[in-house]
Amino acid sequence: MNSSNKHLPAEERRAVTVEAVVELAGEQNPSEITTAAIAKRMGLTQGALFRHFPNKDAILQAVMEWVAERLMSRIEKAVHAEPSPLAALESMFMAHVDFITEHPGIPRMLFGELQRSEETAPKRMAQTLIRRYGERLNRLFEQGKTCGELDGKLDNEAAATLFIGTIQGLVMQSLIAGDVSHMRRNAPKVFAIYQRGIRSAS
Amino acid sequence: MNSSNKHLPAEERRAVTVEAVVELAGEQNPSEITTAAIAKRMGLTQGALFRHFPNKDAILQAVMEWVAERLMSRIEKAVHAEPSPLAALESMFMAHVDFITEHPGIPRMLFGELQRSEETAPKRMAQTLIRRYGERLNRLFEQGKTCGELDGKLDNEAAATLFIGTIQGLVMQSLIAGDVSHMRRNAPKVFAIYQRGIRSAS
DNA sequence: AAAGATAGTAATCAATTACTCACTTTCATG
DNA sequence: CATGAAAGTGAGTAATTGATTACTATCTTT
Repeated sequence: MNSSNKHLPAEERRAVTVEAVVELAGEQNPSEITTAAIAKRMGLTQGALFRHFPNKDAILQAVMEWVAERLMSRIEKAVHAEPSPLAALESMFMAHVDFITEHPGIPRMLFGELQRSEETAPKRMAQTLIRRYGERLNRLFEQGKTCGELDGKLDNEAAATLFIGTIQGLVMQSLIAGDVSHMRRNAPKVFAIYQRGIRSAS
Repeated sequence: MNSSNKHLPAEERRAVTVEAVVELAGEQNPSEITTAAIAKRMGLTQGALFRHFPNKDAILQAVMEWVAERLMSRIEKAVHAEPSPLAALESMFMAHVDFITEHPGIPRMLFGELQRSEETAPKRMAQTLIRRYGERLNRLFEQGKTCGELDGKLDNEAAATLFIGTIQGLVMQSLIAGDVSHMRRNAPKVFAIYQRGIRSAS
């Protein structure tokens, strides 16, 4: 029932391609993913990829769009289910960690794209994703301040940087441990410290 | 007076090579640094590099060793100059940020090495560096607890993960902003939140 | 079922990569 | 100053990369 079909309509084939790249990124260095490797994973010839994408960067761009959509919608859902801003922040954090646990290659690809010196389309996608993420955090911070849950003197930008860095730190630890579940186990403890840093002095 | 000399003894040539790579990593994607680019930066032919290093990975390993030595010695110096564990943590943090500001390519190379799937020599160097870094943090955490500056119930591993992640978050922000000085400006604000998260309730 | 449109194959391309080597230049030392 | 070792040159290699193309297979529509 899966992608075992030989002929697929263009749109489906593009979707399958994106999933293949996300899978591969979880298993190997994202910057070493070749078009040949992608095609092999899909049971396709390398040349066939270029029927559906004009070049390799277009594939990576599609992946980044996929990530932006899925991650932001998950986060929005997590935030929406919580009553208070602080609870929403924790829910958002754990939703992000869950997302990464399911797709360990995502944060590596993101960081890799950000590092590229040329201004490529996938790099721009990565940048805007993180900007949108930061703006969402800002709104929660403001809400938290007005309802008194968060420290009124909290620097929003610094708090956002630390929020994202917290996740990045967990990713690094799991890279060193070579174990993805390491991240989910430690996430609550790490967030507890972060929370202590931003909430109002009770 | 500098590396403008044509003929250099092997040891010096190796040192110059490492510095060239560190420079290049600050200007472009570290995973795209070629041996040709390194040689060009040094005003040397590509073949000459392989007189001093058996292969490319040996060059990268030498770079990681350079990083480990310089970073750890700087941090040790920063810690030593401070009276209390909490002040030492802040000094260590700022020393690390200064180091990265001077060599923006370092954190990118480190993260890039950690991502490699094969167990290469430079990857192992990166792993042990971060482990040593974590152990140093642990000692400071323990000291902080016994002298009452830090929360007695603080989870050391989580606090170390967050410390490293905090720096990684700053690196990401500076990558997006495309501006290294961004990091140094925001570092104190971000550390203030972190400090609030780990210190004992006064 | 015929025919046009869509999707995939397999071979090939030029460019780039890390690495090698026969030869030349430079330097230090007796 | 001569000489041998060390350091650098420059032209190579084989392998890999993203991309192209002539051709074939499959699907859809009338």
